[in-house]
Amino acid sequence: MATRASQLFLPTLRDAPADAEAVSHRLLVRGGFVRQVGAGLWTFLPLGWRVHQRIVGIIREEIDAIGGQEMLCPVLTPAELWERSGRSRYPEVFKLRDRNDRQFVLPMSHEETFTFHAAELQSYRQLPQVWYHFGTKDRDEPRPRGGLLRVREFIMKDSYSFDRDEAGLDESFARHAAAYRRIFDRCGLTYYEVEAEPGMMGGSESRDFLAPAGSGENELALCENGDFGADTEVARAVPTRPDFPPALDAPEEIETPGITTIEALARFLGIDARATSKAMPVVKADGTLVLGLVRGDDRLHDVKLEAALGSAFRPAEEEEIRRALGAGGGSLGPVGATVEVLADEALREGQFVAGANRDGVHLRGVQAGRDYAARFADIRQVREGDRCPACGGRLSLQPAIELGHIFKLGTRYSEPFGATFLDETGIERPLVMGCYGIGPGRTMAAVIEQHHDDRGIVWPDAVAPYAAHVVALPGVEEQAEAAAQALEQSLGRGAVLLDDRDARAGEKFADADLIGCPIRVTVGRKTLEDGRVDVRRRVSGEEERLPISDLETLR
RNA sequence: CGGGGCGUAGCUCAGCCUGGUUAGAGCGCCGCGUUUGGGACGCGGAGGUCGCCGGUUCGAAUCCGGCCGCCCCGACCA
Repeated sequence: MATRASQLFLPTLRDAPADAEAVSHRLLVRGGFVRQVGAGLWTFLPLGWRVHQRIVGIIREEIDAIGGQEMLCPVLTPAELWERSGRSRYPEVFKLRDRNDRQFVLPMSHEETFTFHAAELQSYRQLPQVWYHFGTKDRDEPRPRGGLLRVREFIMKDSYSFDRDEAGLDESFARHAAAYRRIFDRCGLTYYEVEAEPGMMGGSESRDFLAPAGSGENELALCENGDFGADTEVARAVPTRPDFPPALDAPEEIETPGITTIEALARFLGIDARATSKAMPVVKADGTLVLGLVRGDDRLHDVKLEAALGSAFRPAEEEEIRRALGAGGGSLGPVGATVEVLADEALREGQFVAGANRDGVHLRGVQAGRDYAARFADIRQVREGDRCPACGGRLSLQPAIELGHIFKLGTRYSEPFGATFLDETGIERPLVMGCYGIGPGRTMAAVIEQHHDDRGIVWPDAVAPYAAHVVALPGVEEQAEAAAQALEQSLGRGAVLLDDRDARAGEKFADADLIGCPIRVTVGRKTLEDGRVDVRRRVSGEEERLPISDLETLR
């Protein structure tokens, strides 16, 4: 039986809430799919929940297909489990106590709980295992935003693989990656699978699935030739080559009074800013000062620098800088520095202008290796116009949504939880784990970001709330009913929304466009003159007039 | 957590600066009528602790203080 719009809780809005910025946020609210309860807290209304469930269905099929076993872990979790993993100290973990003052957490993902259960695995004969659930996650996000894009509570499909060794993990990881590709393909998404930053999950390798979208929070570097895509937090790119001035046999001092910026320096010397270097003194968590060095036109990338330092850091203060290097910001350089120099790869080759560690003096012709010793690492921010490391093509940057993230955890959790098994030689070994997450709600938002026009959402067939939307114009109730029934035969039970509301045609059309079901069928006096109805495709706008009986076999 | 902005009807907003009838508009909602293929029109109507608490004042949506909530940017972040 078709769903009747007259009885459906489907509060569509003519105006979007004033504070909604992201396209998906605006359309989800306007289309009556979701409503906000608090910052980062959303209720899925009937239509929104249908879409969510369709995405859940796709994920379930694909994870089942790689041998996943669905189960369900509780949300409320004894804090003790999180003490064991050490994650209870993360600030985004919600913590609470019961009446007896026992401590609990609301998990942001379920590694601890799944690993707790994995302790019951005993033999290599049982491996590998892939377990998953659609679990509610809570995160004390510093800043929820963009409707469903970043929220404080959401449902996530998280799966966990348990293998006997690294080779097994590689296999489980690869199978998940393949399943993820099928899932996002089926959802009609354009996405890139890229190396990623493991973040707070811990573990070695991790891969992100990023969907380019106007409202994304990640930044994707893409090659014009389509052979490279990476998150700029880890992307390695080839910077454009500087125009170097003639090489010198040794560094040469130049007076640069009052010049402390790269722009001023390049202008003063009449050289390419790319042929200069700039030094950023930072202090590691243990108090050591390190001189970060990047090319003059580049910017230091925090995440990369932190990874290269192997420690958190803060910018050094003026006083610390003077004490360590003998000059102020703007005149710093690697030559003669007594602290560790961490230089960007771009500075390996060539001669650059650098600060002389004396106020108002620079050195030209400074060459790594010859004039100073440095440790090299990729610590620069990727920029628009950089060259592709694979083919040399031009890179562009665009915002993207993180759809899913998969990690090789190794024994990060199995060891503290004593989740071990016996191998065939009777030796006890820790399980080698992987974890894999997808947020259906965020995926839903990403689909809208990629599939909409100025009238509303254009759902891909696989995730549309209804396959067909029947617009019943006044005076043709019976025929509209017949059309809806015929459509259910071809499109499936429950796949039809029948707009039987007492509303004007324009209003119904506008709502149909907003809600975005793939097929709209209009039944009205005009079409029925010869016993037919109008069938219109949301994507293309193509319309054809067909007899109601033809609807029974509609694609 | 830092910066900025906002909080008045279901939604979008005016009124606040310069305190003073009964707090307004458009959309939406209810009733009646005319309409009826791209958000109609007329008439009638319902709907408000002006975010909360306190202060100033004869009098506060309006001025002052505190708190709460929400949005955006940054920090942070699957």
